[in-house]
Amino acid sequence: MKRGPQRSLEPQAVLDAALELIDAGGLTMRALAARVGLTPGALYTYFPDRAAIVSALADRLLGEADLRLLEDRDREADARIVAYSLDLRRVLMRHPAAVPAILGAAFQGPVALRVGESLLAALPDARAAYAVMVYVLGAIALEAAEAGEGEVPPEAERVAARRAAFAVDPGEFPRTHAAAGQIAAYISTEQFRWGLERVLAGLRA
Amino acid sequence: MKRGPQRSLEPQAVLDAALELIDAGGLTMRALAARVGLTPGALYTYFPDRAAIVSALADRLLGEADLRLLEDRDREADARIVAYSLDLRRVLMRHPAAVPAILGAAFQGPVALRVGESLLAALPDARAAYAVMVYVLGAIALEAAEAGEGEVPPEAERVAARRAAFAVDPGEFPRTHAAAGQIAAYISTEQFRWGLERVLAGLRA
DNA sequence: ACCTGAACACCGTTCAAGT
DNA sequence: ACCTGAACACCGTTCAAGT
Repeated sequence: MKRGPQRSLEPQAVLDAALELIDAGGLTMRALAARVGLTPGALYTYFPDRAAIVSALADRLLGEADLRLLEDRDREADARIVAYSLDLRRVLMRHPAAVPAILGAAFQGPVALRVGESLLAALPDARAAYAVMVYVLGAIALEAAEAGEGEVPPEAERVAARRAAFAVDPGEFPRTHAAAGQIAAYISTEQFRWGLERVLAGLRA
Repeated sequence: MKRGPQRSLEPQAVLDAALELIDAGGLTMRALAARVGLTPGALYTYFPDRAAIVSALADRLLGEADLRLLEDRDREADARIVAYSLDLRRVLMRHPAAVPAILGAAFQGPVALRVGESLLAALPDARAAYAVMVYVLGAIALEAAEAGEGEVPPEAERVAARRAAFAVDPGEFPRTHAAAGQIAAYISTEQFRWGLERVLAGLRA
């Protein structure tokens, strides 16, 4: 048996609290310490700095999407890519305030490598695989920016709110005005899937 | 003639200084005030808060890309979209540290509306136009995250650095290992253009 | 209206000292 | 090794008072 002082928490418990705080709109070292019952300085025995916490959080969220959807050998490659991307979007849109931090962390953790390897199995042209990553992460980033922090309302509600808020001068922006209904639906699952399928079709051609 | 007290600076001068600070890696109200020769509190007569400065900066940077490239009637629509997107990428990659803030500001300013209207003229299907926006902004966001802050080195140098830094276990990640050379080139202009052309092809099909 | 000086309520990080 | 208490060097924003 080991002796001596022990951590009062697992690093995972610190990350749990960090995710709750980032969702609520303010991840600070002081708030995080208070949440887990420590002094701010004590956090630095768990993680070297705040950026390391954000990186660990990014990898953990990425790991919550179901990778088996991408690896399922019984389905066609593009269908697997679409299914996994939809699941990743579902996971990340539960934590919109964390998305910018995740984009910044640049997906370099251990889980990200596994996802990349599986994506290359489904789409062996590395350039094409990157284009898919760009579309998927770009779409999620734009939606997350729109959602802001806190609880994300149901999709239908968000689209309706966009429709109501979207009013431009028909004289100056005729096409934008005419397309307002479609523009409100940009953040819908249907638009995400349609765009991804079109992107994949272009890359396979 | 108007009388009374006058602003000692134009709001544009404040934004100039703000852009320099964000490029250098730290836009703070205090640093900004010092740069323009004011007290921090005085900035609040120019902009209501820090977020308003970032939004104004986003719209201003968007305005630096040459919209005529998108509107030029003598060229084919897709060629115009590619030319404008390349110019936008060039402008934003001069200020990589500003890109996350710009994504967050969600492109809602007056210039963004004009760009959207012109994009719809070139690509009337609003869903397709949004998919193009997603690809272009997503690609720029991922490249900017990689570049970090400060001066961005020439592209060839950045690709070489990525190639040197990129080493994964060939046993665990065979496809990633085999594609390392291509993965290093993800941030190249050629990859950006190739991906955009494939995306456009898929959307037109 | 514009600006200063000063304050309020915060930050991330470090570090001597304790166990 | 883990943690506290206290400090250091910062933040964004507000506001009475001056011009």
